[in-house]
Amino acid sequence: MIRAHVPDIVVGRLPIYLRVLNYLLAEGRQITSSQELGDRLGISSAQIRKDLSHFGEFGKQGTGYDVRYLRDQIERILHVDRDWNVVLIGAGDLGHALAHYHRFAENRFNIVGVFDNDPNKIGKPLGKFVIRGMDELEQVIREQNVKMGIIAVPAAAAREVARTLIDYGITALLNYAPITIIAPVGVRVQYIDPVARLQHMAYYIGKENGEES
Amino acid sequence: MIRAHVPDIVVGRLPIYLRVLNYLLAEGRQITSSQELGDRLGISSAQIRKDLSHFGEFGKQGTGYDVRYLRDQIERILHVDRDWNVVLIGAGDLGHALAHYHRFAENRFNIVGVFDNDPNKIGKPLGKFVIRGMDELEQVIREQNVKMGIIAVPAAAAREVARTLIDYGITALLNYAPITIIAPVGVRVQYIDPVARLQHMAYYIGKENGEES
DNA sequence: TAGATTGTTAATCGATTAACAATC
DNA sequence: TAGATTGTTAATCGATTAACAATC
Repeated sequence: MIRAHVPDIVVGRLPIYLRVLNYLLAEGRQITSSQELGDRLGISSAQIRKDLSHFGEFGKQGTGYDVRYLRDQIERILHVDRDWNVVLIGAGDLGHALAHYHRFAENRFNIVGVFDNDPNKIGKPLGKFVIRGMDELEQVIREQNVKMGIIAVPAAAAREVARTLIDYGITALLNYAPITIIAPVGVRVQYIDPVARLQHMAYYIGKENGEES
Repeated sequence: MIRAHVPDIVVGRLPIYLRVLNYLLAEGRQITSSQELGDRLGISSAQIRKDLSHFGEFGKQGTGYDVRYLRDQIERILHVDRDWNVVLIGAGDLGHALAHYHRFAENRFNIVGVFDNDPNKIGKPLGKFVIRGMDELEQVIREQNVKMGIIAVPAAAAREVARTLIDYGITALLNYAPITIIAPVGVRVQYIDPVARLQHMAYYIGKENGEES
C-alpha cells in the first residue's frame, strides 16, 4: 500500500537504514530481517517494518529482506540513486573540512563550487577547488542545476547567505551556522550544531552528578 | 510546578532557546515574549510556554520574560553555567576543524586534548594543541574529570574508540562517524551526519521535481 | 482599570508498540 | 509441513495545539 503522506520523521530514518544496509552488503550479507536491522540501530523491529510500509512491500514473510534489493529501493525512494550538485559557502576551517569530506562524493553529493566573500581567499586553492567570489554564485547554481547549498559561514553572515541562495533557486540548505533560518515553503533547512548537541547532553550528565534542575 | 520527567525532545530544544535569548541580549533587549521567541524560531508560542513549564515559572503575565533572567535559568537547567572538559579523538581534516572551532570554548566546552593513533601525527601541533597518542587518553580523562568525548575518526575505527571512551568513564559522546553506537544506559550519544541530512532533504527535492517515490 | 501574556488544562494530533493473520 | 518473518491493525503512548483563567 502506497502512502498519502509520509511523516518527516520516517523520511529522516531512511538514511540510517540505508547506511546499515550498505554495511551489511559490504559484509557480504544477502538477507536480513527487521529484527537484525533494529538490533544494529537500537530501535524496534516493529518501527522498521512500519516505516518501510509507508513506501511499499519490500520483504518476504518467513524470510526477511534481500539486502541489495532493499538498499536499492531506499536509494530510489530518497532520490539518492543519482548525482546531486551542491554549493559550499564559506572557506574557513569548517569549509575546508567540508571541501575535503570524502563522504559527500562517495554518496553522490558533488560539491561543484566553494564560495567566500573574502577577497584574500578568492582565487586561492582549497583542496581540488579554487575559492570563488559570491558574484559567481548565481551562474554556477543556474548552469549546474544546483538545488542544495551548505552554509559554513559565521553566524553574522549566515542569514544573508541563506537569503541569497534561496533567491538563486536553492531549495535545500544544510546550515552549520548557529541561527534559525525561516525559509519559504518549498525550501528545506537542516541544522548541524555540535554545541547544541553538547548542551543537550550536559543536561543529563549534570543531573547524574547529583544536582537538581 | 516542577517536573517528574522531562521529555528528551524538550531538553533538545532548550539549546535553541538559549541561543535566541543570547542574540536578544546582544541586541540589548530586556524583555521578550513566547510569541516573539516562537516567531524567531519558527515554532508556536504555546510550545515554548509548555516546554518552559516543565522546569518552573520564568515569566510574568501581561509582560513576558526578562531576557537575561530566562537565559540564566536555561543555562542553569542545562548545566552549561560551568565549564565542561572534552576530549577530541581524531586529528584528520574534521578533527582539525573541530580543534579550531571557537564556538566550543565560547560556550564553555573546553577541549583538553586531541588524540590520534597515527604515529606520524602524534607529537605534531594542531592549533593550540599537540596531538597525543591513545595511550595518554585514560590519564587525561581521569585527571581532568572529562565526561564528554567527540569522535572524529573514520567509521572503521569509531566503534572501538567509542568503547574505549566509555571504558574510561566518558558518558556523553558526540559522534561524527557514520555508525550507530549502542551504548550502555547512562551513556548518551548524539550524532552529526551531514550526508544523512542531505539524503533526508533529497527525498523532498526529488519529489518536487515531479517524480513519485 | 484595560490590555497583554503567562502557565496550565483539555483536546487534538501523531508516533510507537504489540500482536497476529497472512504467507513465504 | 513447521518455522519464521512480514505487513498491518488496533492499542498505547507521547507531543503539540488551542483555549482560557489567572494575573501582572
